[in-house]
Amino acid sequence: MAALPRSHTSDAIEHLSKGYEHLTQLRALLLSSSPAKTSTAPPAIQLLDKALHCVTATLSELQTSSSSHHASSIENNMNCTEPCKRRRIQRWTIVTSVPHFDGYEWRKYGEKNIHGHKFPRSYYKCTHNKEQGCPARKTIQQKEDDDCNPPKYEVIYSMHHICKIMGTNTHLDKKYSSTPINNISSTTTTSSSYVLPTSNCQTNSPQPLLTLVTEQVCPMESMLLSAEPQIEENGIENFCTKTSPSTDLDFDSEWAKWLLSCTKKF
DNA sequence: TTCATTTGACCCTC
DNA sequence: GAGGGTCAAATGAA
Repeated sequence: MAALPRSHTSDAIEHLSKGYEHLTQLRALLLSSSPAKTSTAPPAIQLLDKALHCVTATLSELQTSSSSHHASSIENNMNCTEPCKRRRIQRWTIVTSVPHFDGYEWRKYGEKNIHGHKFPRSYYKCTHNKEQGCPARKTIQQKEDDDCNPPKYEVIYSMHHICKIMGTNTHLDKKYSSTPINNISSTTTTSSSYVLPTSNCQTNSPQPLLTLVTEQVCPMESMLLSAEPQIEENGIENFCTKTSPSTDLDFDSEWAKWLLSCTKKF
């Protein structure tokens, strides 16, 4: 990847990270909304997974390159974190107020107090780690500069999911269905507590189903936002089958253009 | 009884 | 040697 000026790179990382956060939240919403009990993931989820893969690959690349050039200079909330130096595996970091709402199943396997941090760091691995050998992991660290509510969490993801959605949304039903879409609860560091996506540091006013706060409009997001009335009328499954891009090539091409425009802008 | 979480010990990297 | 990451037995909840 061509080198960008440092400040531009950090801006690009920050915007990509926001995009990643919105995509994961959209994925969770789609999963919890989909009534399908099929053996394969809905087309929209498959496309979102591809989009997430593109974004995380870019994020990882940008964070790695920026840290290698100026390891200690980038003090924004997307800098390459300590584990990145320890092991040369693909990692990317986002900061979010909803660290658990990313559409995947996680099992907590550890918690540690980290030197110099007020809050403990929690360690999670994919629930399908054993049966499907999925290597995906993440750590969640509550940030200390909490001058707003809800609190912010730094989430470090490592390795991509290779687990397959087995056509049941049981876990999401259990976890999210008990919480009304507009009911924003307090956030804790345990995986048993979830909050739904909302804009940062804003009031707890009701949010529409597909309200995703963003400054940079991506292809999939604009498509879904414009189609929200259709989704509510016809159901998410009909929307997915009717509006998915016709080919993988089309979708990858759109995402490549979007990512490129993000990078060029900075 | 099963499964997820907690927690302390151990291992690995720097 | 210090500190972060992982393992696995103990514990608790459903």
